[in-house]
Order: sequence, then structure tokens, then C-alpha cells
Amino acid sequence: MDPKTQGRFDALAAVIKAMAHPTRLFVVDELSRGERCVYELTELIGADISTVSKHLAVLKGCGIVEAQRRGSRIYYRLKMPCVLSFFGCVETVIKSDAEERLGYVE
Amino acid sequence: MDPKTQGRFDALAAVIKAMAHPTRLFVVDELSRGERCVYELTELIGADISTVSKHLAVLKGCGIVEAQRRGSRIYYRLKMPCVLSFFGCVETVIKSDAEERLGYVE
DNA sequence: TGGTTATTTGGTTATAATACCAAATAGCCT
DNA sequence: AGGCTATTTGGTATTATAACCAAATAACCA
Repeated sequence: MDPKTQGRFDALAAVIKAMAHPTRLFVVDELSRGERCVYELTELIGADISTVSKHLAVLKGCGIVEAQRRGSRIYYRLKMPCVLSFFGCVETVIKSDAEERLGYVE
Repeated sequence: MDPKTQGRFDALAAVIKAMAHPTRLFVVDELSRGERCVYELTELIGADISTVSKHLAVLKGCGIVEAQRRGSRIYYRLKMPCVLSFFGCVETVIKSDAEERLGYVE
């Protein structure tokens, strides 16, 4: 793979990697319904707040979400809603794979 | 997060994780233009063939690609072309983020 | 059968990701 | 200033990924 192509796919993979964690997908899904502060997300997720904060940093780091401080709280919102399009496709992949395993297909 | 929700996002993340590697994205992109055998992909990628084979196993394991043996060769093809829709969105995320860093936005 | 090509699997090592706790930082309120 | 709440950062231990080499398996052909 030539360096340019490699760089392109490295960059693509970096963004997809940011989505490749259950907690971060949950966050994206939750933020699709409106902005949330770290504490709200932490309650919903049920992990340590520092863990949630780090997941948010990953999503923010590649520009999928953005943060805004208002008073003592920091609100996160979905900046690139196109990532929601992943969900539909991935559900299809999962369903198709499950059906195949059950022997309905093939 | 209740167990059912957790399970749902675990499953979603598993598929997205399968896409979250430059080599596997390259394979998906390449297979979008037709089936390829392991050797052909290995040449294009330039890694050890065992490495490429393992990447293919990951993609096959979650049903994104499928394999078919014909003679001594095994041809892989894209089974879930909807994953190609990731590319457009991710390119947008990358571009938007790059522009922002350059100060064109905000 | 034996050799050759194509692919996968096992083993090992190196690197990266993730979780939690503790401590640091930031803003608010008295 | 001092205390309180909200969030991030640093540190560490655990687990997961990924690369390569070597060996195993599969199909073909002489």
C-alpha cells in the first residue's frame, strides 16, 4: 500500500475506531436526542465518571461531538449526526449474520 | 446501562470494531470493486499473508464479507455493501475537523 | 505419492485500549 | 478565601489487538 493510500485509510480508521466501543456508541445514540452533560451520561452508563469523560474526549478528539461549558457543567452535543447512519447498516449486518447462523439462509 | 441495552451496544460495537482498522477498510474498499483472492489482497496491502488472512477472518466473522473457495484459491467478496456508506460520512468528519483546526470555522 | 501453490492456524512479542482510583482543575456560592 | 459540585488528568493494572514467523491444512498437478 503506498504511503498516501495508507494515510487515507489510517485517518478513516481513526474515526471509525472512535465509534468502536459500546459506551461511545451509547453516547452518540443518546446525544442524537439532545445535548447532555457528563454527569447525566455517567448516570445512564453506570461507569466511573472519569471513564465516561475519557470516552467523551475520544469522540471530541476526532470531531464527532463537541462540548460547551455553561456554568459548572459541560454539555456535549453531536456535531456530526451522519455517524447515526452507521446504526442502521450495522443492525442489518447483525441481523443477516444471525439469520445465517440459524440456517434460515444459505 | 441495563443488560439489554448493554448487549445491543456490545453487538453494534463488535461490527464497527471489525471496520476499525486501516487494512480492513482497505479490503472493504477493494472488495467493493469485485471479489479478490487472499493473494491479490496481500500484494496490494504489502503485509504478511497470515496477517491479511487474519484481517479477512475478522471481517468474515461478523458477516461483512464472505468467502468462496474455487480450486486452490479462496475468493472474498463484500457481503454487506452498506458498510461502504461509512466512508462518505467519515470523510466528512475528517474534513470538518481539519478545517476547524485550521481556523476556517468557529 | 510427492511437490507446489494458496490459505489458515498457533505461538510469541510488542503495542494499544480500557477501567478504576486518586489528585488536579474549573466554576459557583457564601 | 473556602467549600461544594462538575469534569479532566495522571497513574497503574488488566485485557485486547496486531504483526511476524513457522507449521499445518487444502487443492492441484506431475
